[in-house]
Amino acid sequence: MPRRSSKTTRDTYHHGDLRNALVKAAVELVEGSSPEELTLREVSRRVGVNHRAAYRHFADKTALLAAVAEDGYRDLLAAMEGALTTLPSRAKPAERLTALAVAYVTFAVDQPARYRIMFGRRLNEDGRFNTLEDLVARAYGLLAGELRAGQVSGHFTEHPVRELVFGFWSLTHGFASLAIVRRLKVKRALLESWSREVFGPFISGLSR
Amino acid sequence: MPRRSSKTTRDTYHHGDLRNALVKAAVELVEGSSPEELTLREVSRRVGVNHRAAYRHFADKTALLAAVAEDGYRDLLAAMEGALTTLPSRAKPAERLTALAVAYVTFAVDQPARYRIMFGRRLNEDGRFNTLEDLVARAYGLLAGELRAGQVSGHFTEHPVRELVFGFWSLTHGFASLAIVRRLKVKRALLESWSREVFGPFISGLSR
DNA sequence: ACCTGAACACCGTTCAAGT
DNA sequence: ACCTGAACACCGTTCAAGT
Repeated sequence: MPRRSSKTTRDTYHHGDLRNALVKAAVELVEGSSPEELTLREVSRRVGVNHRAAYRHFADKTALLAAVAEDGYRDLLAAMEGALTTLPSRAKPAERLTALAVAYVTFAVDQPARYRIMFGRRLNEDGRFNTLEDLVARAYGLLAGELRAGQVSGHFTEHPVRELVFGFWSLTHGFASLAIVRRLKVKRALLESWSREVFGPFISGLSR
Repeated sequence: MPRRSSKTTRDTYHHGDLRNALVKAAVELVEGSSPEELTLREVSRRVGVNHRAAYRHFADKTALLAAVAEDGYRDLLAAMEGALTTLPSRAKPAERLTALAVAYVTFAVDQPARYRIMFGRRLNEDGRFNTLEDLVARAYGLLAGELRAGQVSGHFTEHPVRELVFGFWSLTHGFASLAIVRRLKVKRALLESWSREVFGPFISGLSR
């Protein structure tokens, strides 16, 4: 017999989809504040469950962080792919790369706490959470493909693609994380135009 | 009358230089592990003092972190200045910039925990710790001076210096922090040669 | 002036028990 | 199978007291 709980949407003794509910609550909690505020106990409280119940789905706090990060990588990847699809088909390689860079930093600046969880700490030190690595590999592949295409069409320099990806990623990640900690003081409304300006000279270093 | 303590170098009831001792212990603690392991209580324990004594010198934990960060900014600045002085006087602007970039990422990779404290979180949110900002401003000035000099001598493009500094800093900070969390898997022995390769095409984007 | 000790409200994590 | 409650060893921070 289902019974009503006053605090949550839970109708039964068993939650049903506790894992997803916890991740969702964690993301909401963290975006309302900061990664430091994310605790297993607070997340459980929000879902309306004893904090011990979370251990059914996450071996420890790091596992919850990894789940939040995974969720973030998925969204970041979608944002990057989305940025490419809205471009006119005759967009040059440098324009496509710039669009990717802008999508990247926009994602990061709009969800700074999530971004910090994704990149602030080594989460997969002991090799659990391999879906995390798969998603990163997909993002890497996306960038590598763009750079390779630019080389094939004769627009980009013949440097090893791996190094170009590293440089491009360093540039966007650096900009994003410096903006998040406000070492780079970028007004949100100017983020797109300004990041274009900043990336411009560096990306043009890839052209020949 | 001074009395001997078995656990520390302390000879008197009053420590003498507790503040510095705490910062030093914090730096050692953190480099032996990670920023997460840094607690006010553990640092106090290492210095041989009640954890409450630390509050005489630091209003809260963030103040201790800020002191560690400040110490780090000083060393980073020294490393960057040092890198320039060892260059031959006829080194071109791009070479000088590359030397700065290499010194920067070397510092970060060699003391990852300290670097994470310096750049992982907003420490000066409420405007205490303004020496922190002064040190950052000095590093900024160093970079801006180099870039401006390169423009004056006709080596670098005429982009606004501010944007060039942002791009350069994004590149080095991005590389450093991705290397620290092992998203970029750089072997320490190859750090210098590899970072040169990665930065090369991007820095050449500044030349004309 | 500087340091200590007890207390409070939090953590993450473990163990034994409930439904 | 899944969830709870009490307990443990930690935190940061506050208050009242010691030297």
